[in-house]
Amino acid sequence: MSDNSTRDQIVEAADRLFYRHGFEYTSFADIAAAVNISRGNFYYHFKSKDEILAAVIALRLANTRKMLQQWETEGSTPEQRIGCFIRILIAHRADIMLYGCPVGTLSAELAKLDHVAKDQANALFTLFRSWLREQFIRLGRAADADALAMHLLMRSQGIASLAHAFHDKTFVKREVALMCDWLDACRQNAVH
Amino acid sequence: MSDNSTRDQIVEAADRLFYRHGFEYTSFADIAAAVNISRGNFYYHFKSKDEILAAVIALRLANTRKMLQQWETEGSTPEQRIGCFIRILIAHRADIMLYGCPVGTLSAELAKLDHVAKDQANALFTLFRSWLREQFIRLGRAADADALAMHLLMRSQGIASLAHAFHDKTFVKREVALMCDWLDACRQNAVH
DNA sequence: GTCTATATTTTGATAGAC
DNA sequence: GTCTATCAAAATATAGAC
Repeated sequence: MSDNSTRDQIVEAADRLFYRHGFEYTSFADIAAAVNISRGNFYYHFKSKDEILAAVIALRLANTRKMLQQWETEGSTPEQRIGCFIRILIAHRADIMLYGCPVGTLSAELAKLDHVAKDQANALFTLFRSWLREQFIRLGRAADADALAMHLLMRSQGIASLAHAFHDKTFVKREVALMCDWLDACRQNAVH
Repeated sequence: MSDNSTRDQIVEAADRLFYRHGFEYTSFADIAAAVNISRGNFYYHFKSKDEILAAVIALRLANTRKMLQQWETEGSTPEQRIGCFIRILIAHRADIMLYGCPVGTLSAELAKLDHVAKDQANALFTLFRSWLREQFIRLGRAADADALAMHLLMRSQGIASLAHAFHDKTFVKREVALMCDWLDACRQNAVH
């Protein structure tokens, strides 16, 4: 998925630029300049801007699936695995304060553009949602697992949104601690 | 602030279009078409796109201040006034599911564009934050009033973000109910 | 105040040489 | 596979008539 072919370099540069500056604002010239190729060469690899967006989303989906699989092996209990999800807010806090959540900001932008790829972008949300739901089922909260998954997603989106607006590291740490408390209360209410 | 002058019609149309389709994607032609004036006439009222963005943000700030003042008279207790804030998610849920939160989506977009008006857009967030903080102080939670205000803002942003992505009315209602429960617990822990 | 016409730049996209 | 040259359309913005 990420050798050094020109095509992959384009996708990775577009991924970074779409995250940092948004899809609409990023031009072919910007991407071409980042990869150090001509705009003409660009069209050998991708026929349109929509095509490269599709490739970027596919890359993000693949990377997310890989990350979720890694969390499955990292954590031996559901709460440990959910803890991995919560901690990405800490691990990526520098980027989140600068550019927001890559999932949420792309989803919001494509929805406003009414872009054909908006459902693909939302599939990223669904990936996390399904994975979290599965963890809550294993935690003994089968009855409301999806609601709990959505609650956790909601909090991570809210934290990313305000961290982006206010650039407040302390706020992120405090809210992450509250999420951990909430998860702990979830576990204690579980049906075993 | 909103008579029927052409200038005000432009600002109101731009406000609506920036919310629905984003600032970057909305062109002068779009705004001019919405108001039924020529693009040339447009420049009599505003010298640049940045100037109309500033006017739109100023309008939103003024409208928000008015709304907050109205909540002050509507609710006789701090929890009732905070309840007004929570209920905007219900009152505006149709628009939120289609276009997201007008504060959060504009703030995120301008931050990505690194636009000169991004601080002005964030002032909208600060307006809510300061008002909510004041309510929590009056509720007897002076020690952590700002943290509670940020927590409430965080949840409303998260709810709007996922409501926008999943278009789920039930989710919004459920999370609003949870916010009300949380507020109730806040009140019971208050120092009177 | 509003219009038409136009300038300028940038965008996404193509053609064809190497 | 990569380049240069170029196109057509759309964007912001200006000039000047009415």
